[in-house]
Amino acid sequence: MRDVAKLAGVSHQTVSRVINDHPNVRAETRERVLAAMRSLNYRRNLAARTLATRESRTLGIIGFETTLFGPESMLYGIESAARAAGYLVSVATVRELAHRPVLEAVDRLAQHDVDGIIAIAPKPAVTTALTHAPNGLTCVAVGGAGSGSDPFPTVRVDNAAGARIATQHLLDLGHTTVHHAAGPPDWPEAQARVDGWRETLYAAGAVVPAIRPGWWDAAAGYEQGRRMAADPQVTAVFCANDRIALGVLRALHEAGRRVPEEVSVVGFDDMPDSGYFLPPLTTVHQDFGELGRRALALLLHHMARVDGDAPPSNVVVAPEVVLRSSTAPHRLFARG
Amino acid sequence: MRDVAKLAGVSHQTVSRVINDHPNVRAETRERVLAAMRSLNYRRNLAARTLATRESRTLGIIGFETTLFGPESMLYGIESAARAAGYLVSVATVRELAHRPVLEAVDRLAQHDVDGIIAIAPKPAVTTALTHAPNGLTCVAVGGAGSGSDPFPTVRVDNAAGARIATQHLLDLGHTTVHHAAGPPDWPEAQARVDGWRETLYAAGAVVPAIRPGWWDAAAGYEQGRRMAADPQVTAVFCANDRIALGVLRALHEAGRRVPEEVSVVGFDDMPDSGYFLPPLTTVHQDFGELGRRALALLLHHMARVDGDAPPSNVVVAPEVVLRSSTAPHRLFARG
DNA sequence: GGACACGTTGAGAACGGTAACACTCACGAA
DNA sequence: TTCGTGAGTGTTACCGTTCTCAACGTGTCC
Repeated sequence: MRDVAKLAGVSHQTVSRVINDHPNVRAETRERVLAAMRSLNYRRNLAARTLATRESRTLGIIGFETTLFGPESMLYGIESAARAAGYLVSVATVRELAHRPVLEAVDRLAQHDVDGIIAIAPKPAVTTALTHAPNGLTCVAVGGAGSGSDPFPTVRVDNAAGARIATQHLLDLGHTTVHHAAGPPDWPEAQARVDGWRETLYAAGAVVPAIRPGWWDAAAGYEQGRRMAADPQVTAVFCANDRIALGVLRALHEAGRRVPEEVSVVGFDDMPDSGYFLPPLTTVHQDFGELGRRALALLLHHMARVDGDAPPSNVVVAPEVVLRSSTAPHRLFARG
Repeated sequence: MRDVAKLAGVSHQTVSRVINDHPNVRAETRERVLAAMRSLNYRRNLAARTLATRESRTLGIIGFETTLFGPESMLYGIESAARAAGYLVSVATVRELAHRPVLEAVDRLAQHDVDGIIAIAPKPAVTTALTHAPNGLTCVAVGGAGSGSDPFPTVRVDNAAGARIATQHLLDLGHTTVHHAAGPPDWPEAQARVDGWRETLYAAGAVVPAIRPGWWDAAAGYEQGRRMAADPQVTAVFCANDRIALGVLRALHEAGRRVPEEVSVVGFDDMPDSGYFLPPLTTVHQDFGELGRRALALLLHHMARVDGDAPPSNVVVAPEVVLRSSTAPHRLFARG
């Protein structure tokens, strides 16, 4: 910077003003400085800037160290939006969604002077840990069920609504009731899907079958699918996500129960290849990229208003059902 | 830091020495400083340190803004290894694997003073762009085919070997030849798989069927699968990845060609749920987590030896075939 | 014509560390 | 005794920005 100042025949302060678009610089001077910057290929040193301003133009993301589809796709949404806003994104992953690892992740990010944090927070342990973030560090949580009483801004998909439309879709096809291949019971998102499913059955006066929770993967879905395949009463299954649905489809196939002729199956997520399952999966679409962008927008918004204690806003994104070939009218219904 | 020094009754320099584990500090003094640090809850300011040392303890990753399975899983491997080594990881994604976007990504990371870069570089454009990285910025490329003449260290899976074992596996089952559902032609990894497949057929004296390249997803696989399903000569298909295999499986199923009884199918990647396809997919396993860890180790290694111009090492990881239910002996072979 | 506001610029002090060097002191060898 | 040596510590400069404040025109108003 000193060299630029010398070449342009001004003080380093004036150079700084040009860099930061200060209004009070004569057009001609600005031009001279810009020319000098170009000719010296000058690049402002961010570390020095951070030291002086306590602002690093870096954002932190706390992620979960597992290849779940959602979290991964969000990263891109967040990163490209952050780039557009002039921020770099740093990632800290936790091996386990517990209090202590999350605190450590926050700490790691804070040490590197991030200006704000987006935490992928599918479980409450993450949110509570975030409460202990250093003062002045803005946090946004994305995911989870959203109790409405969260201490900070939140972005999430309306899981219950997604479950409702999925279940209702199956009821509308004439199925007397809908079984549910549930996700892990200690994940609020899984619980919200259970709730939406159950509500819809209640409202329709349908029997509510028992659920046996599992994990988010195809192996768990396969287990559940085997049980369901053995029960001839089962004609419609709503799965907590697409991977579970994949396992359910395999189990049904192995048991000789045809989808969708005998059993209808609906998933959740709409992963890129769900349209190529056997049969192509009807599912509830979540726009994770959009979720990431919204989370970033919310974070920047809250970072900006340092003055007022604006109430933590909560953004809820509505999912929608994608119709493919894994659902069909109930056989009795069709006949009758 | 000044406060700590005052409280401990030493100079700030001594505090600095304690932080950096300098040997020449009396044990008692060190203890006093540590106590002061604890009582003041002191945290060293990384921006200041970066400014003084030009070392940020941050690593950059250049990724591809698309939900391809491999790149995503690597991120976790890299991040957790980086954490163990005391580094934070920053991510810069590119929308397109072209020269310019990659240069911009490098630039963004350089501006934030990263100490080194791992680039997920499946296409040569990335590697060549990396050549223009600022001097002194160590880069490691992971992925691609590895020409052996790369200007910097490289980590990759031996794609040709993977293709060979997959193809050989099918030949060993008695198939007279093996068809290939290829990936994008301008991706060296896809090309290496083509090469491995072709070599193996040559060596066995088998006919080499024509290939029609596509993209990496199930939709492309479905297209290719439809063509193959229509050709009764096709009894064995080696797919460039699991997602393509998923599309091929669907196409074969729709055409009424049973897998594996009539047609055998092999994938590549071994995604988490490939074992739950219909039928469970025999595939070539790539350990992406390991790949990420290796890339990081290589990067740190090259960052350390600033002195000598060590030749760029190239790490090649061997893939292995995972046998499941999508392959079976050729029907004629079995009969005869 | 002098007081005053305002646009423009510069000098110097932060910001919080590390690097280089000087200094003190105890110890052992010449 | 005298000097060199090395461990332990303090002093000062420096990393590259931004911030604060003062200074300098220049035009405007009374």
